[in-house]
Amino acid sequence: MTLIRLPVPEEFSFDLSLQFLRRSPKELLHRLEHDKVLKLMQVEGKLILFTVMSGKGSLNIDILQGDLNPTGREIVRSYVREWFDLETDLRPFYKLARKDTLLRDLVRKYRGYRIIGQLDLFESLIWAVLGQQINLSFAYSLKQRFVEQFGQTIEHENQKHYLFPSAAKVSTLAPEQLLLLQFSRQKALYTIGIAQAFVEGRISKDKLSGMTLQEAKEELIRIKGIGNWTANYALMKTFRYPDAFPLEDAGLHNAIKNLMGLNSKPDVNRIKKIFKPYKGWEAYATLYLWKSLEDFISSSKK
DNA sequence: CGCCAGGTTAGAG
DNA sequence: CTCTAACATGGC
Repeated sequence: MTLIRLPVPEEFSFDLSLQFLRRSPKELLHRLEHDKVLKLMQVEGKLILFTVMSGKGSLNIDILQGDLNPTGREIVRSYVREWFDLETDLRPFYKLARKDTLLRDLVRKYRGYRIIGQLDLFESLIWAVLGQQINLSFAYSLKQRFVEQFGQTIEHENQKHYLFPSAAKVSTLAPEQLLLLQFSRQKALYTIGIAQAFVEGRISKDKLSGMTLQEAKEELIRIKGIGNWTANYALMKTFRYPDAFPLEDAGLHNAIKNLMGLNSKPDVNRIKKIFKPYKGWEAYATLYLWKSLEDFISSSKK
């Protein structure tokens, strides 16, 4: 049994992180148990199953299955640190938000909420494509079938744990195999095309790392199926650019509409104006605006 | 003939 | 450069 401790910043909420990870019961890429999360990942070619739970001023990682040498342990440690966004100092953002009526209450209510990463670029792009133009619930259904059908699995204590399907595997699929899962033809072609772009080395996380936001965005948008929204989403969740955010996102528009009591969705110029004070922190402003959607749904149901 | 969803593309104007 | 139809189906 291997235990790794990871110190956490003051402005960090493990509960809010778990809440996010609990968002859909159809999620197969991690499993939630009481107050901890189990995740399967590939480390130096080996499958490693670990848990993350909260400790005193730390996150504690426990390796449940798989052998790790010191290098491997370090890979898992930095993976979790990045996954839970422990590197970011949120204080400058909170300082800005306290001056803004739109976000003031939200950052107080959800203090310590951070961007849960999607560190695998391939996964991030495919997930964004699946979510294009459909409701989240259906997007999760598509993802569930996709992962069940094409992802690698292991069994641990009678439960299955899944890896996201590899680009190599997906690149060999015929569109019809995805149509069976209720992908639209368009989504099926995008999915396979993106996988082929990875296999052929036209795109990779390494290749984009170190680029400026603008450069990386342009690289991503070259790939069919990836537009501005998807590129920004990936740059936000995978590369953690704090200033990347999907300006045209429908959820974001609804959040602003609700919070400001507008009759219709805000236009692009209004959104740009709203984000102006958050230069360099747009991703976090977006995160908290998305979070506000839950409040609105639950209050409108009452 | 119900409208909108965490959009993107190709093609027209 | 901007605008629009087509895409496919679930959720409310």
